[in-house]
Amino acid sequence: MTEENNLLEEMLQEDDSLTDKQRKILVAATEMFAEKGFAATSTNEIAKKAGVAEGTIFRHYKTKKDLLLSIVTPMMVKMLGPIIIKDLNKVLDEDFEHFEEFVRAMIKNRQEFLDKNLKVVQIFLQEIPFHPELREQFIEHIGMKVVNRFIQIIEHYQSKGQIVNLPATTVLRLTASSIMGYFATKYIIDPKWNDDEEINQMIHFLKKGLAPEE
Amino acid sequence: MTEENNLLEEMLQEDDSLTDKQRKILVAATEMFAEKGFAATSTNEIAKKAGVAEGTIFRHYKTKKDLLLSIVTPMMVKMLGPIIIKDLNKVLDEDFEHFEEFVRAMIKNRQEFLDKNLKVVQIFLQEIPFHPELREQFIEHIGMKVVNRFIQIIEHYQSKGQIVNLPATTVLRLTASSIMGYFATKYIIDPKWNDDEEINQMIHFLKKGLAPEE
Amino acid sequence: MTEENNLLEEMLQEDDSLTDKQRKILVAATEMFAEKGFAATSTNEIAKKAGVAEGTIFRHYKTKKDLLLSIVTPMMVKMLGPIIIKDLNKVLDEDFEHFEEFVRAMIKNRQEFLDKNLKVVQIFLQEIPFHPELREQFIEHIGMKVVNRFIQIIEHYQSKGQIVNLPATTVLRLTASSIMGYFATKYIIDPKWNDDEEINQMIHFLKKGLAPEE
Amino acid sequence: MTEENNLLEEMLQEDDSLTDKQRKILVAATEMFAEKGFAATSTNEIAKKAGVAEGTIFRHYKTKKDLLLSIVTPMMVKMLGPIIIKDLNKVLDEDFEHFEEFVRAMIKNRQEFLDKNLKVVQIFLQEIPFHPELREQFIEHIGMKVVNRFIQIIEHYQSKGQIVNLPATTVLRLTASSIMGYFATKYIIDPKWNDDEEINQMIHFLKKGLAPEE
DNA sequence: TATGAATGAGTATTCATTCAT
DNA sequence: CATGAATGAATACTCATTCAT
Repeated sequence: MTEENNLLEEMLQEDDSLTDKQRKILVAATEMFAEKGFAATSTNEIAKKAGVAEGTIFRHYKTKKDLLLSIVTPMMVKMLGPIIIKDLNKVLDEDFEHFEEFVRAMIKNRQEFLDKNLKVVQIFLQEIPFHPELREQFIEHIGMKVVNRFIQIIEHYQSKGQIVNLPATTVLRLTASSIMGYFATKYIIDPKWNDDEEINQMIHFLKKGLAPEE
Repeated sequence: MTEENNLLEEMLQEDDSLTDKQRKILVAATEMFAEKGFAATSTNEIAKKAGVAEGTIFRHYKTKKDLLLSIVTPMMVKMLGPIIIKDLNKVLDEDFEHFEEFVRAMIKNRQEFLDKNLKVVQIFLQEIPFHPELREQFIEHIGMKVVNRFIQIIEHYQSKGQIVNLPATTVLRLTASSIMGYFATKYIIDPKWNDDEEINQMIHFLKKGLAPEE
Repeated sequence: MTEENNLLEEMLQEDDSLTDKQRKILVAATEMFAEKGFAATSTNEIAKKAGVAEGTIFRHYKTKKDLLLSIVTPMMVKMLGPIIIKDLNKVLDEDFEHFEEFVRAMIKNRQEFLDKNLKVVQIFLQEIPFHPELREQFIEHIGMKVVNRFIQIIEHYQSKGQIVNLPATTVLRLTASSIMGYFATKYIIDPKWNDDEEINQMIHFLKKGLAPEE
Repeated sequence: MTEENNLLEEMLQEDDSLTDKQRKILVAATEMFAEKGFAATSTNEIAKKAGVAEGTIFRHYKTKKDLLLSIVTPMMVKMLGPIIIKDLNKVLDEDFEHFEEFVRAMIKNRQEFLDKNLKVVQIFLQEIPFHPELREQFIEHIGMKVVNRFIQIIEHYQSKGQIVNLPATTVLRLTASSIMGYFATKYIIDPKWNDDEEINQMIHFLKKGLAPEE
């Protein structure tokens, strides 16, 4: 577990304003929320697992929901950087001459992200149906911005004649579905399974499916 | 709401062993579980919404979880019929000469299923991470059987030279990802939105992406 | 179990006003009350064990406590007969010339009674601390009458110079303690254990302990 | 009530780890369990009587049964000391030259114990039929050890030729029955009644009844 | 900062009892 | 006579949160 949540760990170590107990609380809560869900996890359990008094949790997080947000929000903020700034610039700087290469890079990048943050992503996906704040936060921090960047990128490759001239949102959806479908299968069946051949076939499939019409 | 859960309604009306109160309980519980999640819904709320004494719930369903399963299990059982028996036979009877037509039929069929059972499907997806029984039930009732039928169908079209000769599971994954990606976008953005053009593009994309290699 | 509660069985068969279901209820209730206690036994359990609808219990017994009394009261009534009428007369008719013989007969008689009615006696002893009615019933039906008869008997043997001239209540207490202590040990350790030698020693002990002072 | 449960009071005051509220809970529970029985006493009632929130009970005692054991177990542990260590040594140190004196001391000692712990003893006797744990605890803490000590003592007096050469267990049973029969009568009729004459007669009866055969 | 005792509202579940069929 | 669905009060127990230390 420790090796997985590197981003959480990172956040915990970087942030000097956090007490030791606070760190323990966040780690314990992440583990439990991922496993049993937010509603089914009691603050008592978290306190026990963190080796901390129950009151200590509420000294740092006004409510249980606060604790949830303290875990999930930083993840969303940190998701932005890599995607938007680094990757987009790379593309525009012609690091990726072909759409194909860009897709491959995206897969690798998201793969790494998932490997490091599986639990927090899991919590996010499990809880989003029940917490409007999460949805709003997601839309605010990620939603539009990211979609817009991707659209720019797709239009970039379309203008180079590398991919079909469908609406960029459609292309985005088709591409994202394939990638996320791959991740879903992978993490449901076996998170450690890593089939390069499968990725190659997916990219080939996307390339063919999205090839410009003659 | 009433118009949506036709399968549930059907089940409620067909089953003579159900009391009137029991029907009301199932309807109320479905609504609440979908909205707030299983763990965050109290039996008290359900009883109130159903216009029933709290004790009445427990006369019919030994535990709250029992109630959940009574809602979700029939859905899974009833999902089998349409998919496996009808559709498979149609394919083999050459009702669908081309893979393309089969995919289109599948989309329509699942679309109708979703339209009718949105809430129960929603409950199922939301709760599956927290209830191993649900997963097991799903695997037992649907999992392997359905996958195997689809593989047969895919191999059928492969042998006719209509689609590329990748492993059938890979083809299945790519196709399913696209379709589910479409549904996901649709139901997140607006369940009533129905873009035939979008579907056409998806099918075209699949056709191109899965075309046999020359 | 059936062989034990002969008195209950007898009552069940003799009483024509009882329905079959009623008989089943009484048997089931006796079993459960003896095992788990009155307060910890639910009418639901009794109904299930009796193979009867829960409502049926309340058709015959207005309340759960009514059911308890229906089991315990007849036992008390039937306890009277043997002790008072038969045994007392036997003594006065000089059937038992010596106190010793009378004690031996009493032990045998109570032994048989216990063997036949263990469960109902058990219920009675377990519940008497919590139900004033039981106590009152006991005092009314048994208490004074029985004590008085025994006192007469004791005075009879005292007047014959067979036993010491202590107050009759004291003699009664000492004798009864020994007998009940024997039964208690026996039923706690092993109800089937039957040690004639032990009984002989007890009677010898009583004889010596209660011998007239020289 | 306060004056009676001295052993409980003692325990409550000695144990610094107990909260004030905890003490109140134990006192209230003891009172109610003795009066109405364990199963018929609700935690709600206990909380009210103790002037405490219901939740407070469960912070200290995981279950209602836990609370019962917390009351009864210390009594059993504390019963050991007086009986085994003190009394046995006294006998062997010839403090009691005659069996008669030993019996008299035992009666006095148990009398005091009962006077101080009537309620807890009452709870114990009332609940033992329904809680196997109580029985096991009793056997483990008291049962064999105490019986064995008594047997040693009895054999000690037998070897001095003071009492009859019956099996020690038989002598023990006869003696204990008489003493317990006395206590039972006393506490049923009037716990404050204290008849020295009655005790004298009982001891005399035991002496005669257990005198060595000539 | 951290504790952990205390709380009262809330939880799922059980109960004895009623009543229409 | 018998049923079993229905009830609402009660049950043991849990919860997130507060607060004095």
